[in-house]
Amino acid sequence: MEQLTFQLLDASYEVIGPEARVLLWGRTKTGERVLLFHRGFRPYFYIIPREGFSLGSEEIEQVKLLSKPKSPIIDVSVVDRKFFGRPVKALKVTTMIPEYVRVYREAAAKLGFVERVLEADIRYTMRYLIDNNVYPLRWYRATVNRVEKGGYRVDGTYEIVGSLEEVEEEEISDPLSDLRIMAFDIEVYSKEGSPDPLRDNVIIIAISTQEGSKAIRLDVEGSEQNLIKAFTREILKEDPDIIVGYNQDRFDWPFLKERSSKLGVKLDVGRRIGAQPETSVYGHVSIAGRLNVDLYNFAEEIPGLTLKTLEEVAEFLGVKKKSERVIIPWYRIPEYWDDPRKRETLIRYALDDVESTYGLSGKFLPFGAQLSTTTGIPLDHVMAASTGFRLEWRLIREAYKRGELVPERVERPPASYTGALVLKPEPGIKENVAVLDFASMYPSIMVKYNVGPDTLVRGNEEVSDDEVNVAPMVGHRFRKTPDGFFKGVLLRFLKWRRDIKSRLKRLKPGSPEYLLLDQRQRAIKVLANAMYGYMGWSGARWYCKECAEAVTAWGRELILTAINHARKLGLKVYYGDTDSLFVDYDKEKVEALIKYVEEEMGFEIKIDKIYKRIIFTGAKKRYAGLTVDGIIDVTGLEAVRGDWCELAKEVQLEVLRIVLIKGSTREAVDYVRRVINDLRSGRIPLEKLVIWKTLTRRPSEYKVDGAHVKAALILEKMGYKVAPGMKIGYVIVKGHGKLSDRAKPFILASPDEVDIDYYVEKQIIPAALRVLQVLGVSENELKMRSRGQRSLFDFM
DNA sequence: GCCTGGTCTCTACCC
DNA sequence: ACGGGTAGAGACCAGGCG
Repeated sequence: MEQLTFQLLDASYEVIGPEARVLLWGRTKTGERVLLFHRGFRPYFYIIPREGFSLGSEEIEQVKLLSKPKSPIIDVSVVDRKFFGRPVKALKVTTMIPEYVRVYREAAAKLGFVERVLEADIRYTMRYLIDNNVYPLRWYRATVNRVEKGGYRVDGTYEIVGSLEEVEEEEISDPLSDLRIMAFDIEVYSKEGSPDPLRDNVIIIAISTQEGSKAIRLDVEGSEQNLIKAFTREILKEDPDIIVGYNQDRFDWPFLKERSSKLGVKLDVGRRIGAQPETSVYGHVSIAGRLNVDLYNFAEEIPGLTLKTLEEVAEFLGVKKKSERVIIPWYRIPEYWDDPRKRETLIRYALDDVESTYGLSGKFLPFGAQLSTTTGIPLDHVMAASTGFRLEWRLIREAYKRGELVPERVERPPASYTGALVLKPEPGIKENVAVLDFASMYPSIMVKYNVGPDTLVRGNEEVSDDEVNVAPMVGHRFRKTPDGFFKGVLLRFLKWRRDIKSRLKRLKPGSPEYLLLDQRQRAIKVLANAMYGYMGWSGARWYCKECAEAVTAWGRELILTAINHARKLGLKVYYGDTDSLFVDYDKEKVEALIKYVEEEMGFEIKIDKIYKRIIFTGAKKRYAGLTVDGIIDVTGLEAVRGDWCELAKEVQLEVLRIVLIKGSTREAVDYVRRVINDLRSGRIPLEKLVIWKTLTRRPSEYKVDGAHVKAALILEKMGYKVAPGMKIGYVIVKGHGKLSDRAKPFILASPDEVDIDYYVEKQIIPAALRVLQVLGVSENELKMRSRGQRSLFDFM
């Protein structure tokens, strides 16, 4: 027996003979990669009896009778738990093999005394992690015996024979330090249409590690079999803990898998010998003993960046400048490969891509690691999981700690309810405007009024008025005591975050420890802020429409009360959305308003921003302001939308700059006229005219075919695969008929066929006018030529 | 058959 | 595969007109 200290990287399980054993993949402080087997943890689930049935020996016998020899029911016992806050007696049914939980769940549900079956849908590995309070990427000390088990690519295999305890964080340590990370990216030769693994070759596999990057090439390796074997060798040699890529779950791995099986080579890259990458139902690819992380999942969450290509994201995050690298559009890869003079450029492109990917891992993994250690979901899955599931796994852990049973996942139709309040602003320019924000409005409401599925008074239950908080407008009631599950969880999140923030105060901003803790408090904030939306999500285990509805009702009441008080103070309110108020920046009155909200209403509110000048278009959610720091903030307007061409967005931003900084309408009008003139004279590159729109379904599934759908259909006909989620770039070309029939994928279009009139009338002018009409400028004024551009025709 | 206005569909945004 | 509120463009369609 010995003590082994290790960091948990991933967990999985195997069934050996009659039982399952958990596999904990880890690494030690001295850099060994280890595998710990833990036997004896048994899968189980709960049975809740119908009303009027007590749980006695008869019921237990009925359950025991379901037992099958392959995985017998080894225990049925009566336990005390809570369900939606109420004490319940439940039967805990334990078996041997995880797959049998499903078998017994179905059989048990048919028994007469059974009301419902719970927690049968929590997978075995997660069950183990939850019950043992074990989190990925944290450090543990286990009592183990060294065992000799072949078949795994690790430095040591152990059997856990005693305790397994978390090693408390003495100093703040980076969970990613000394982990080996490898990025990879493949290039495929596809002359016509999208790459097809049955037809097309992999020509380059680029890899990148801390040591640098290299390209494995088909021309050097001689055959594709050798290429893939060389790649496999590289992985086994570097032995990465984390493999990162950009969209590799949907492209690189599936392609390599199919290609390998066609070529008869093994893609044996995991830490279990013979294990190939496996695609799960959600499309995530798992590799035994390694964390395969698709960074595209994280890139998708970046706001303010519409085109999420690797190049754009790397540029945006300062990982690699577009100007300092090679960019080859995917449809020109064959051309670069075939031309011996261009081939090295293609190699450089592949290396630039894989280096960008490696660089992105530095940007995304630290936050991902914190999400993993806070939610308990392994890193590879947490990156791919939606916000709702990230929160839900944390809630499941919280429920376990409180003896609360986890509600089953049931399919319900979505049900909508009234949300937030948005004021309609008057069009016009205002000076010195302060934006006040309620701090964490929805979580605060939930805490203050004890909102949650277990505190909600359902139906016509008799509860006296002073025992409940009653939501305005909708009338839903919530017990004031005791603290509900959601309030408890929120308070825990808030305290957790407060503690981190006070630790942060003692650290040097910018130091590794600071950045680490900052990521952790961000991860917790994400969870806290997701609680409201989670309650309104019909797929949630703890779904509670009334709760969500009550929260928004209280929110509307809050902002209305604040507006009324502002007006009472003589403070002009220009605009407001959900939890924000745009008011005249009269220091004393603003301070009085803040004091009122905090002291009389009991909510925190703060000045978020001050605009020197702000322009409201008259529409909700569409305005732009110049902050006191000289920054132009654009909200909702075309300039920040991804579905307008670059030129239109650029024009609008420049118009805003001229109007807000220089205050000159005249100059802005002249500027727009000049751009229109440039466009008509062919001085604008085609790329600035491309319109990008996301395909949200397969082209055939649309009721109404928009331009991007028609463009996608053209691509499809040419053999390109188009799939939901893809952005389609198109331009409008000259011709007759519906606009959508004049959409052409930009990769097929040439500058001379572009319909300039469309861009003038439907892109540049509307974008510019959105701002300028506020200042009284008409469409015709924009269409007139500016001074110095008039020709004889203007006078005729 | 063509024009017009109202409605529906679609996308992307805000908070 | 977390919520509702919103703007705006273009497709679609019914009804009026001649």
